[in-house]
Amino acid sequence: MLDIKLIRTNPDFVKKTIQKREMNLDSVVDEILAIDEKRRELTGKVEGMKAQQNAATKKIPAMKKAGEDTTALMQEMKELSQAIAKENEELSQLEEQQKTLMLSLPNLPDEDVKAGGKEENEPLHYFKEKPEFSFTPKNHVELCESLGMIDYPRGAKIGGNGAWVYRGAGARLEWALLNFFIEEHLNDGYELILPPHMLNYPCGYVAGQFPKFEEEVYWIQNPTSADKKFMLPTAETALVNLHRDEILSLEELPKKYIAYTPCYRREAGSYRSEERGMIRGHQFNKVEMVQYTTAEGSDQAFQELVGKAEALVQKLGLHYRLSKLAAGDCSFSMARTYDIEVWIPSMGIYKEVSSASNARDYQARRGNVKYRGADKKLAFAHTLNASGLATSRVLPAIVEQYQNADGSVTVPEVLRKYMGGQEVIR
RNA sequence: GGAGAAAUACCCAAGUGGUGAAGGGGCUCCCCUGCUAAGGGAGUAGGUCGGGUAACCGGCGCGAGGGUUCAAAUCCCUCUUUCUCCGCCA
Repeated sequence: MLDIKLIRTNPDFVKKTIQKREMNLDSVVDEILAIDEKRRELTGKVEGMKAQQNAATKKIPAMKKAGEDTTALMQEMKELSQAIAKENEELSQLEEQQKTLMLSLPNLPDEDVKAGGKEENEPLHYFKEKPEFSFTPKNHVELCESLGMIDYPRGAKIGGNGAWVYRGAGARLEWALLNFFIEEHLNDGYELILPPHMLNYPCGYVAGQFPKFEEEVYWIQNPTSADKKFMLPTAETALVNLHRDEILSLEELPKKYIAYTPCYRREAGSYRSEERGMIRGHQFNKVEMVQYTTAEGSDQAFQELVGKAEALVQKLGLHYRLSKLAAGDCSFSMARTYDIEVWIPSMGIYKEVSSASNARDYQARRGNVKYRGADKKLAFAHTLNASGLATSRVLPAIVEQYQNADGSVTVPEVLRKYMGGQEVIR
């Protein structure tokens, strides 16, 4: 959610900044301003009537005590009460309209974030070189099947399209990755959170996924109950709601959390044939990092998160690139996003394994997360998140980049201690 | 799943329709005393929205949302959460 005061005082800035996302929401901004003006005018009117009502409410008992007749005043107040109810209805309609429109505005990209879509994404640097093979390399689907690491047919049988089964060395490698990530984060002083996977509606609302992307998550509802939950599409959704409606003290910031959860996504209509295997599925494992910071602290926190995600890929020895996303490719709630994209040899492209973003106060406004600053004034916290990491693309990258001529796969050294010392999967 | 109870401030807690939501603890400040203490006094309902350059004025606020009423913490309805008992259960 954006600050209505910013929209009021500088609507052109808001319009122009949103245009960097290749969206034109000028008419929405104008509509918000028009409604806001009407809303404020009506608010003044209604509050004046209520003040009058409150005065009479104090007067009536005093009059009764003095034995005076209150019939006329009560009649007058009845009419006032009805008038208030009428105006109030219009007022709440205006408020509702304004809120809906406000929610449809995405976060404002930072000043240094380039305008435009995906094609304007800018690689900042690369780590290592593309691996060269003296033999014809296999793709990760072939390798995972021949090494008994992933069972695709049985995954589809029991879980449907977009599901797979990790088994044997594949399951161990997956688990080793998650353990490696968690241990690295714990060493950096992050607190491990294991959140519920089924969340209530406000979580999606605060994270910025709802109302716009309600179709992209899985909803859970029992036939006998009105209670409705959704499966979290990322642990970020849980973590940025942890402190919803709270006032944090300055001393406890920054708060640094990690969470391991599977991520459940419908990914409706976005399936492409080249994305078979584990590149895009309905469920994948991820360790997520989230920080709550002060307004002044969020840039530094962002650098820290990017650095931490990069360090993981580096320790795994994978060739990757770091890209700064253009405004149009940043998610709805985010002011800036850097992606770590790992090289998948068989696809000949880089695939995202981590997305590090700074939401600034956009999510905190939605979730009402504040802190008391050094000046004793309340301010909205900043929230940041970064994957650290999503395994579903790391594992294919490892399998492909570490494959040997005989069809075996070397286990990256940092993972061996989580796999009973195993060096090669064959 | 069934039955019952509860939700008021940082904490405990009173308040069953009427003018400023008691009281205590804690915290902040002051006085007295004079040193691990004790006593006295004052302050302490957060926050948000609207108006105003500001001091300030006003609206909302007793878990959330509706309703009844001139007037709701208080009465009614729905929901959420917590607790107790019963049932089921990895």
